[in-house]
Amino acid sequence: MRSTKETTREKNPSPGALSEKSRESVGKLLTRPNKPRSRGTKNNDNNIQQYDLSSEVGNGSKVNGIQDVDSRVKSVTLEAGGCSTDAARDTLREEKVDGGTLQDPLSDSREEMNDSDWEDGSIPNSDFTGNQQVTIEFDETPDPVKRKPVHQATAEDKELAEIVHKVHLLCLLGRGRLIDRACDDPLTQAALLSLLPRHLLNISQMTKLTAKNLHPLIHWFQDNFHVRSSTDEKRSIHSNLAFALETHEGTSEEIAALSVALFRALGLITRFVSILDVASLKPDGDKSAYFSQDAGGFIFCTSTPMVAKKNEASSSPSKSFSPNEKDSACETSHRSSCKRSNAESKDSASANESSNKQPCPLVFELKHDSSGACHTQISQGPKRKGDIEFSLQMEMAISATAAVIANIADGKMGSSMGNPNSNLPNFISPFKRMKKVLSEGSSSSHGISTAIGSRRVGSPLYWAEVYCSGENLTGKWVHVDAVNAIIDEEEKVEALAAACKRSLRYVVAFAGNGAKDVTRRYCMKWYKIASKRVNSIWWDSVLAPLKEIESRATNGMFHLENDNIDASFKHDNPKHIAENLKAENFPNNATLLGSSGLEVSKVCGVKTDMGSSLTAASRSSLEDMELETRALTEPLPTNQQAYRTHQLYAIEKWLNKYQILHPRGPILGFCAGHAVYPRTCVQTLKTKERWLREGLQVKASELPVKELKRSGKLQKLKSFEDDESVGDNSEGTLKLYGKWQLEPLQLPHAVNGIVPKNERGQVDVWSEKCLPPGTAHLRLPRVFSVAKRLEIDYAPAMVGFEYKNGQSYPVFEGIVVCAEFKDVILEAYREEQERREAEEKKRNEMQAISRWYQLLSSIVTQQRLKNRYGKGVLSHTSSDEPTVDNNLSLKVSGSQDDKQSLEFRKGNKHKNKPNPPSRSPSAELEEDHKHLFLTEDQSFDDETLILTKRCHCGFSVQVEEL
DNA sequence: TTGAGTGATAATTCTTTGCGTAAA
DNA sequence: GTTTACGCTTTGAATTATCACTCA
Repeated sequence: MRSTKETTREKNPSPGALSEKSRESVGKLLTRPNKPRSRGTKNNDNNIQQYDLSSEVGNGSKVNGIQDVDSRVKSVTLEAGGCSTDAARDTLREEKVDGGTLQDPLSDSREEMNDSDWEDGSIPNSDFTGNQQVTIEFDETPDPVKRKPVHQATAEDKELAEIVHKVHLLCLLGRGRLIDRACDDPLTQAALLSLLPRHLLNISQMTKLTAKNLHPLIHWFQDNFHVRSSTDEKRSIHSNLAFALETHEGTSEEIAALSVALFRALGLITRFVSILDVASLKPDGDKSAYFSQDAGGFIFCTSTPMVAKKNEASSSPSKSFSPNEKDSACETSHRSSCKRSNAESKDSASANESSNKQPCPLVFELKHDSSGACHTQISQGPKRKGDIEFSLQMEMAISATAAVIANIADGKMGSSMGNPNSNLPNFISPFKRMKKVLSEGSSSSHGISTAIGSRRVGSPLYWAEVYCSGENLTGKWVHVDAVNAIIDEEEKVEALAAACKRSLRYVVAFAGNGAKDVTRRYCMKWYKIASKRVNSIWWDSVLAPLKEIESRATNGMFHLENDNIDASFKHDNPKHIAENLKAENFPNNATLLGSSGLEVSKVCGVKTDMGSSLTAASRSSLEDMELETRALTEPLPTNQQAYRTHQLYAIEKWLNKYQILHPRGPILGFCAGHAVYPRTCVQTLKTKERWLREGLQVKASELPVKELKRSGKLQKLKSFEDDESVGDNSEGTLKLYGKWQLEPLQLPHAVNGIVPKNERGQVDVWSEKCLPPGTAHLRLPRVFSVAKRLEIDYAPAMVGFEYKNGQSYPVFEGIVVCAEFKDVILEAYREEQERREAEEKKRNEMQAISRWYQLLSSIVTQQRLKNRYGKGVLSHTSSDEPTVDNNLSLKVSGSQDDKQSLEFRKGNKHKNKPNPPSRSPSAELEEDHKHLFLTEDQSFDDETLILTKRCHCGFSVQVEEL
């Protein structure tokens, strides 16, 4: 609480007022607003809050500490609410008297206390006693418009959000692939074909398919299949598709999938396309969309779904986790009312049924009655501002769309004659309908955009892409939204999604179990979504294998002539199955498609390979080119802010201080009077020193293109240095140069084995380019000692800086020497290293021997003690010892020094004689036994020069002969 | 409704060239 | 006595990014 002034004032000081706990609690309470960092705190709270801690409260500490705190919390709340101090005190008194009334607030407060982290607080006045009044005065006057407390996301929040985003993306990718695979189901395809009227089967015979040819098919499909909210039953995708096929109703996802299956059954090269409506990349990024109503404390009861429940309320792919989610506007409303009341939830079932036939909120006009039923549902229960607003807007939208329908019926909307759909008098795409509705009037348009948009429903989420070889010269992927009966209107998808407040961040096309990002095709304003997408390197790496599969699959999906059809394939093809199902003759000369391109290739074998791969490469690369072209020819944004981080364009206004336009042109256009330049004209400037690090130096004749004023701190430092030295204070500016003013770094050569050094006697090795010619950088520890020993000139290599204690210290790594000495030094270093290692090894061995000796000595001592003092015990336990007693073999090896030291410890002064057996374990076992090392029992190893002496008791000693 | 402008805050960038002490 | 390795102690100003809010 930076902008607040805390004062504590004594009031009625009486002994034994507040307990220690109370004091702490008040301190905590005072410090608590600091806990969540909030912006605009100064406007957040009331101007003056008084904490009146009455004697009753003080006495209350006898009950328990928590009650005290709770009471004070309540007191604060009351004060904040404008109640008088006395009133608050009265309330507190009542609470104290009536234990029952205290219970509820208590439990709430207690929960709150448990959930929050309390900080230790301190009360400035050390004489703080119970009957005191704590007054917090805020400097600022109360703001009539309260600023919302804003919690700025921390780095941790952002990281978490990114992880969630990525995981969600992967899940949705998986979901898309599942749906795509389900679309290849021969049985589903066959069933769809069996339903198709004969005249529509001709489409499969067209060699040059165009988007126009698809209209009758889409029309038939839309007439026969409707979107509805799914049941709560959780079934597999295949079962859901089968059910949708049977009932001719399904979720938008299922209907879109069926359309894809139908197209594939007809032999059309088709992809299943989905908007991956993932959780936001930024923390609370979806808040604006989901927390549209400022519900305050009722935020968890709001009818607007929250992020975590996102998939419940929208028809987004996120519902993929539970495919049976409901996705119509009415359903959403119903669901929201369900949240408010369980009873309502049961009642609304019927309303849900009635609203089941809502294909899309954009075609509400067709289902006016059911919408009304839905609205009735909404109107029930405790209404809040958002619900009422939604209801009103829905009503307006419905009435407006009904008017449009009436107009259509009356033939007033004859404009459809001029559009590509003119051959379909009854066909009006929902987008057009919406456009018409929007043009009807401000009220109705507002109703549509806000009511539907705020609920994020009606957005196109799934559609198909059909490859039309007759489009353009090279063929084209045509957008076909069978759910909303929209064909070849890819440029409108973004607007349609935006109208439903759904951002078009990822659009992915699935085919043959692969996937390809086709967002560029549908997104006209890339700059708006670029920052909302995950790191492109990660995304590309995820998609790379899928893209390859998809490419192979769609390239494999080509028309097969009759004579190519293998008999075995014929058995599997959906048409064949359809023949059985339909009992009608299917045109034999129609083209076919297998369950996937890959499978077709497999089945059809060699015949298809050559031609398809050629087509494939070109088709895939052509599409890549198309998407790339779109990326490079994005229209100029109309708002200035977009140019700050735009990948293609820039305006001078938004360049940072280290950037400049060079060359200044060409001017691509203007935005609010500012010239727009290509981003490629933006050059980064650096100081001479910085360029030096990259192995570049400024040309002799070049002047700085920009001069920046040095920062205050640096300037102060600089001026201090200048005063001490030369007194030249000309370095008040930072001189910046562009890349075009540079040339490769030319450092002085190493001459006569002397390394050219800087003024500090070292070489700054930012990179290999910074090394003076004729020198080499040896990044080895302690290599300088070698160079020093060999008396070779060298310079410490400074490779960077590290920060410690607020200061920067240079980091050195190895040395820089003349190249001709490199090998000599390395050789010497290697020898030095070997010597060092040998010493290390020797030291380790010595240590090991010493420890072994200590161990054996301790065992021997233990054994001797046992023999002497615990014979009874020994007789019982001696069987445990034989491995130690009889098999011990002390090997003495190593250098003479080692041996000497060992022997010294053993107390043996005779180097060439074996150890006296008195300390050996077996000797200790048999007190009277003396080891006898007979010559015939000795063995000598010529290689190791070790003589092994053995006693008949089993004891042996190895001795190195000198 | 959209976008420019502004203010507040968090995050990031930039700065830049030991010293004392203990162990070897 | 000399050399070498290691830890000290958590900078701070400037800039940029982001967000919320107001206003046109």
